[in-house]
Amino acid sequence: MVRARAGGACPVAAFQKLISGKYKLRIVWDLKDGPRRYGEIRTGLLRGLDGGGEIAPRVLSRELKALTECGLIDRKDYGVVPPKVEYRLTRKGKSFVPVIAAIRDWGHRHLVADAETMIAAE
Amino acid sequence: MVRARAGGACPVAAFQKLISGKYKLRIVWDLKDGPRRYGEIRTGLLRGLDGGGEIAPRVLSRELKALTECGLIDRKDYGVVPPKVEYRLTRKGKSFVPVIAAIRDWGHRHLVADAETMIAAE
DNA sequence: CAGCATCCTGCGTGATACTG
DNA sequence: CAGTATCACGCAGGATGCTG
Repeated sequence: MVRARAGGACPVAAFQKLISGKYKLRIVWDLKDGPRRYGEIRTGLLRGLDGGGEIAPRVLSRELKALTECGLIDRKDYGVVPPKVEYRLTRKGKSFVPVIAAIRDWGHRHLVADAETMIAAE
Repeated sequence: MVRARAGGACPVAAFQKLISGKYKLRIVWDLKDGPRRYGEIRTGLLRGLDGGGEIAPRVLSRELKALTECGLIDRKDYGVVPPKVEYRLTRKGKSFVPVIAAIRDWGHRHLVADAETMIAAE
C-alpha cells in the first residue's frame, strides 16, 4: 500500500504545498493576535509590501479559502449588511504559529540584518 | 530612507523568496548529514516524490545555484574528469536546519498523521 | 464591505537533447 | 558525471469591473 504518498510522505513537501502563495504565512501570522476581518487582513498585508502594490481580491480570497479548507483558519460570516466576515486561527492554525515564529526569527538574523543594517535609521 | 524595503522588511516574505522552489528546503535538509554530490541529491530527492517523476537537471541546477548565491550552501568543484562536485551547508545553512526541523515536526503531526495514519504499514 | 468573474502575463517546472 | 540549451506549458498572481 504505497500509493497515497502524494503530498503526505514528505512533510516538507506537504508544508510547501500548504503554504504555497505569497500571503498564506503572513495571514496566519497576522491572525495570531486574534480574529481579523477581510479588509483588516488586506491592509495589514499591504504594510511590508514593496510599495504601491495592491493585493488583488481574487488572490487574497483564494488564499483565505485555501487556508480555511486545510483547516488552519476558520471563517465566520456574520451574515449582515454591510457584510462582516471574520477570520480566526483554528487550533491547528495556532499550533502553526511557533513555526512561523521560528522562520521570522531566523529571517531577522540572517536576512534582514544582512541587507538592512544601514536602514536602521528608518 | 525607506526605499530598500523590498524583501527585507518582512522576514517571512524574505524567507518565502529564499526557499521558493520545490526542492530548496529538501536540499538543505538532505545536506544536513554532510556533503553530497549532485547525483546523490538528485536521487535523494526522487524518494518522496509521487512516483515516476524525474527531476529536470535544469531545475535542480538552478536551485542549487540559488542556494549557493544566497549563502546557504557551498559548492566545491573537484575539477576532475569525470566531474565531481560536492555541495555542503554553510554556517548559515546549518543555522537553517532547525527551522526545517520545526517544519518537519509540525508536518508530521498535522499533515502526514492526518492523511496517512493507515499507511503505517509501509 | 467582502468578495466573484474575466482577461492577461510572467515564471516556475518539466521534457528532451547536447557538452566538457 | 554534472551540468547547459531550447522548447513548451500550467498556474500563481496582478488588473479591472461588477455584485449582494
